[in-house]
Formats: sequence, structure tokens, C-alpha cells
Amino acid sequence: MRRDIFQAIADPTRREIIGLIAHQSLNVNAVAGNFSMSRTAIYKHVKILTECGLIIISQKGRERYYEAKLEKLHEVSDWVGIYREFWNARFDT
Amino acid sequence: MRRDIFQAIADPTRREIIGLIAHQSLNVNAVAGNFSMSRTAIYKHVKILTECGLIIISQKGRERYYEAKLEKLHEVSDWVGIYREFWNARFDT
DNA sequence: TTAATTTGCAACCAAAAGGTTTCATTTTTT
DNA sequence: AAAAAATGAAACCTTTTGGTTGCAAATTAA
Repeated sequence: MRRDIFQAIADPTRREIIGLIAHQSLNVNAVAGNFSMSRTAIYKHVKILTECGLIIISQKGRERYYEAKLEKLHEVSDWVGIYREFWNARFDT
Repeated sequence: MRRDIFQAIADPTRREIIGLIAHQSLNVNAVAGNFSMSRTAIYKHVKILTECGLIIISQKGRERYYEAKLEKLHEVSDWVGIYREFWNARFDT
């Protein structure tokens, strides 16, 4: 089971989830309410994101709030940055 | 068959291929020589990259040179940029 | 012209990905 | 105490992914 950040953000549903919780913590049902798939499917996507460290969980009673920890995205930013010269002309000036 | 840039760069072999041809065009055999998998496997990876527009092909005789066209990576850069505030403190200043 | 090189692609296969339904557990509400 | 709500996870299924071998076609070299 490969579990790296590039694979984590490859799935469009997971990118949407990141967008949803980036600025406010949400629980599974709240996240799942935005999609036409089951809560379990969302749960599995969130699990992958937590395994990458992109999400942390804080429990409050019977609920678990998903909080985005997007620092890990710097890995993607760094990799893409290597090739920025290829599309950003201003980079050279 | 989903074919977007996020999925294209999710595979580590494909990211390596991008690194190999970023600054010099290579043909399939030259690329495959850097990996322990078959030429056909590399061919399929390259095919995915061409379908995303990350690679274009120029034929010279019986050889086909793969040339990197990395402008498309700006899509990834843009998406990650939305969340840059989460790991780059200097972004706020 | 014959042999070697370079390539694309079909056919096949195992494993991973992404979804479902179902059920047990824990916490809250009535 | 009983019912409802929220969650985690197992079991299962289908499609996709990532690899293989084998073969045919086109170009180049001997």
C-alpha cells in the first residue's frame, strides 16, 4: 500500500475534501453530505488523508472532527517548483 | 479512463521520467534504460504523460524523441498555491 | 537483401483502488 | 432504560492500474 502525498491528492474526491475542511473542521457526516457517495466511502478517503498527515482528528464526544494540516503539501510544491521555469517566464527575470 | 495531471504525476515512475526528459529529449529505449522494468511498461507511462500534454513526440527516422512540455504543471501549482498559507508563514507578510 | 534496431500495441495477469452493504460500538438524547 | 446518532471496520465486488510476454511494422545497418 503506497501512501504518499502525490497519490493522496490524485483523487478528485480527496481534493474536494481538502477544500471543504481547509478552513473549518468537519465531521464525517458533514463532509459526506457534500457528496453523492456513502459515508463509508468518504471515511476511507479521509483515512488515506490522515495516513498522509494531511488531516488530523480531534474527538469531541461521539463526534470526530477532521482538521486539515496542509503543511505536507509543501512536498508537492517543492517538486513542481523544480519545473516552474517551464511555464513561468517571469521566473527567469 | 480519467486522465488528469494529478493522476499523471501520482506515479513515482512517471515523475522520474519527467525528471529524465525535462532538459533533454530521449527516446523510449534511453528512458527505459534507467529503470528495471520493461520498455513496454515505460512506453505505457509515457503514453499517459502524452495524453496529459506533459510530453510531446518528435519523430526522427525510426526513433521517436520524447520532449517534456511541463507548462501543464501550472495546474498543480495553482491548486497547491491555494493552500500555501498553511505551511509558508512568509506568505502572510 | 538480409539482419538488426526501434517502436506500438494486443493479450493477458495480479494487485490496488474505489465503491457498496452490513454490523458492532460508543455516546447522546428522550 | 431505550432509542437515536455517529463512527469504524469487515466483507465483498467491479474497475483501474501497472506490469508482463509476444508479435508485427517500419527504418537503418551490414
